[in-house]
Amino acid sequence: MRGLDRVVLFLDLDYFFAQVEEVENPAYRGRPLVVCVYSGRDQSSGVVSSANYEARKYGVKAGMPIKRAMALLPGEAVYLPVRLSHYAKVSEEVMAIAKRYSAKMRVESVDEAVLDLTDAVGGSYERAEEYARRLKSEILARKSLKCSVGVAPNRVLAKIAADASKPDGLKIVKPHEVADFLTTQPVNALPGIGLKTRQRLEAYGVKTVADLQKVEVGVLERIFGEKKARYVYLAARGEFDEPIQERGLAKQVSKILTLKRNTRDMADVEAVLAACLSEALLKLSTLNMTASRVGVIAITSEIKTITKQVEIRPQTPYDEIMKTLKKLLHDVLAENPSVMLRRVGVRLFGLNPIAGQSKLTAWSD
DNA sequence: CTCTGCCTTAC
DNA sequence: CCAGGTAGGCAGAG
Repeated sequence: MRGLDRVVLFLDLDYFFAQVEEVENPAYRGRPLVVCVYSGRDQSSGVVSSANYEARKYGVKAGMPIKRAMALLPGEAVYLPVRLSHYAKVSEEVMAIAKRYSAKMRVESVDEAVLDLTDAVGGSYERAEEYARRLKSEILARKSLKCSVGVAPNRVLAKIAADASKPDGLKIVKPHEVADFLTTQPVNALPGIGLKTRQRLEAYGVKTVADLQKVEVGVLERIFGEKKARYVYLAARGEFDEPIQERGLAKQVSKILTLKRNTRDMADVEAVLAACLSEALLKLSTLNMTASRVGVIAITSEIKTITKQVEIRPQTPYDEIMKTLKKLLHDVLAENPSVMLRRVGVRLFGLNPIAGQSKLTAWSD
């Protein structure tokens, strides 16, 4: 089989936010622990961001309303507010450890990274397994954090392997094992296939990756459109491959907040919108970037998203952007006369670096 | 090309 | 009844 000559490692930190809290507060260990995003509407409004395995045993998972988690969990459960910037710091420390295993690394998110080990291990899966074990034990020794690692011929396969090995797992899928490994997976094991896509495929009787392999490209294109069809077609065969490159610069920055109560009164919303803009501009300046577009995000009482955006001059002063945002939100309300707003936010697009500090790295293969 | 909405990723 | 915050990619309409 062609295209299976690389060695890619996918690193995934287990139940990351909740695990960080466990590690830093040993008294919590062994108890159900839930990291929450409180929305501030009342004492317990908001959603679960991360839950440890003790909490998951009771059916608690990310995205669930906190109130439901509280109904499911026994009295000794621990509820903590999310500390995003702290997890980001811990994440950076872990990523710095991982980076030493290969310079060809991409940080996928706060708790995931993918490394191309091909050169580092000379294409050997035996050596790659040794690397993976060492990485896991180094992260455990230095940060007390458990993680799951997948090693396979490309990023997609390595991620599926890591997912399949959770928690505290290690799964190696060698080139000759790819076909068997893939066919037994459900379609939603493929990254990029979530709830909606899984349901659409199920309507065609497609449940497993083996089923998916039998669907013709033309049919996939009708279901998904061109780009995604191509991805799905290749991923289902273990053949979707792309070089591991460092993340580029941010393309957008946003800040959304939940309103105290549902409303369509501009006076209620202005202060929140202003706070969102301040935060978003602060992030922008931290990144040393300018924005050429600004938009409002409105989330209705029915949890439907409505957005509106417009072009601005880079470096447009705060007051002027604020005026623009108010107009945009006013238009949203005028065009949707029956909606009540639940959350509002600000998004800055068209980002460009201010100085000549192009931190883009590429590898000449 | 611009604009908007949808989907995904789960933490 | 309950539903946070974030970034990126893409499709489709105009």
